Amino acid sequence: MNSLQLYNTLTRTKAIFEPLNPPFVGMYLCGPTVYGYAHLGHARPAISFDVLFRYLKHQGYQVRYVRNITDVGHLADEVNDRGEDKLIRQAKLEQLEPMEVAQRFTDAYHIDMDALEVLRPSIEPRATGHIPEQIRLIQEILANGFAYEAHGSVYFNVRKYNESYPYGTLSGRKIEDLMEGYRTLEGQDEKQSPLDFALWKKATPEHLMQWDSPWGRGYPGWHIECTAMSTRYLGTTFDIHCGGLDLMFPHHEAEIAQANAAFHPCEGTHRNEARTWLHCNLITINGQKMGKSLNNFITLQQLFTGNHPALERAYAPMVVRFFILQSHYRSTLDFSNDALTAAGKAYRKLSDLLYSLQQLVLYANDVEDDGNPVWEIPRNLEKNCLDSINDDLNTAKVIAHLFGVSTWFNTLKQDVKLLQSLPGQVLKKMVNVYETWFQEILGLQLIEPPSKEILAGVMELVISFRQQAKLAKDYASADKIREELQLLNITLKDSREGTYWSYEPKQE
RNA sequence: GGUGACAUGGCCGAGAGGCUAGGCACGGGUCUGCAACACCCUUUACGGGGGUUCGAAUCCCUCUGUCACCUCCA
Repeated sequence: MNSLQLYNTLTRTKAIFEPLNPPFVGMYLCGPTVYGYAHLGHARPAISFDVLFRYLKHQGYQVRYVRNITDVGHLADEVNDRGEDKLIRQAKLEQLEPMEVAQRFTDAYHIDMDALEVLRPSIEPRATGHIPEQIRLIQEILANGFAYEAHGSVYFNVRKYNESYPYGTLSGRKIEDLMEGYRTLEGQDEKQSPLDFALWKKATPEHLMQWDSPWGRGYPGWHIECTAMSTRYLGTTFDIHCGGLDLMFPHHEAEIAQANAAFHPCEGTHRNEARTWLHCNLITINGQKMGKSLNNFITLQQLFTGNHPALERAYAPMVVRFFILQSHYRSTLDFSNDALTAAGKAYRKLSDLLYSLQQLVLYANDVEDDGNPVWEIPRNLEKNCLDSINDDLNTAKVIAHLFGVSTWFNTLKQDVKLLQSLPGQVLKKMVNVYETWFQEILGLQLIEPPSKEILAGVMELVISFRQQAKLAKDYASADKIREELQLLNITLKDSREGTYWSYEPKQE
């Protein structure tokens, strides 16, 4: 497979990816609503589409990757809760400004994503920073006749829209089917139809976040922000829109409707906002979706620290990343301690493999391609990885290919003669291919070198061995330890209370 | 009720008409002062029942089970 194929939710088929304006690629991912800490579920789209971002860049595209921050909360519970905003609810609970809540969880999100080696997007727009854009978009939709105003709120007219464009193409829904589901609901007096959704909501005086608009003071609806921000930075039709499966309906469906109604009102053919729509599946826990509303989620911080009753131990961020990449993004992925532990061991194996390769290549000879069939190994690895990622981002298969060379290499490592007989450039090629796929594209990093805590533990151990030598009157060994450490700029200081150590780099 | 998925060996998970995916775990062995690592061997699966085919885990029908969406959710 020579070129990237992606499964487009719109067409339900895989198709070769062709950018609208090569070498430029625009991609958008619906980012987090920042009213709580990110959980394992948030990691999935961030990581899956991070790999896409990395791969597109690797292929030489100039990618503008927009991932928004939703800091005007969506409505918490429209029917029962008088439409209280999630962020506002959280702010009231904690006696904070809504923006304080948003800031705190945005920062936390960044910390978690950085730990997972998720690259920062090209643009990370905030919904509250794009209120004028959202208002303008609503005005367009109103002017084109696809929305109506009611008591200071504005609603999208789904039935009207459906006369010009098929509504529900992304999620495979028909308006009649949807109506059946709504029959039981009541209230919603302002809406002409229960299918309609708010573009702008009138704010009550107590509402903490509100803005002036042509329709009075209020706040934007639940779907308009993404249409406003994606089209602002990527154009009215762009390449790739991604998100979690649970956003497909109604969020993405609404986005498409809004974009068509605002930008392509007379065309009859709908542009769908983005040409390719990608959806990653959900992470389940005991076969059930992990979600805030179900209250069965595990935050990333809990995962990293092991501080959760469902966790048998802590899992490093790279283990979490590896765990997610070991399945295909469109499959459900079931969380369990066993699965995470297995992923951790597998990740360590690959990490060790790359580390040894990097060490060994330092001693490689300069023999170039000499027709030795061993050259096929790195070449095949590269080709296989490429074929797999091109097949709708099959990272699971890429990982399998990386494992494919482990036996060959580990055997080689233990056989000096065989190693010396090898053209050295093969190893260099191997390192190059491995680094490209493991680090650059999958975004997996090597297991971290020893930290400060480890050094402290090791020093304690060394000092205790020296103490034993002194007690045994083996002063030669004791002095040797002190002298050798001094060569590493570590000074041992004996005192009545015990031995201390300090590190002082020598001034050259 | 409507819509859409999915069921793969002890576990996790790719694959999608013929060719061992892979990882983890288990058992046996080599190496090793012990351990770890590594290597070798072993274990061969596609929910049930029909059908299409020379051949099906892969296509079709059917049954069973699980899940998701239809309301905020990554």
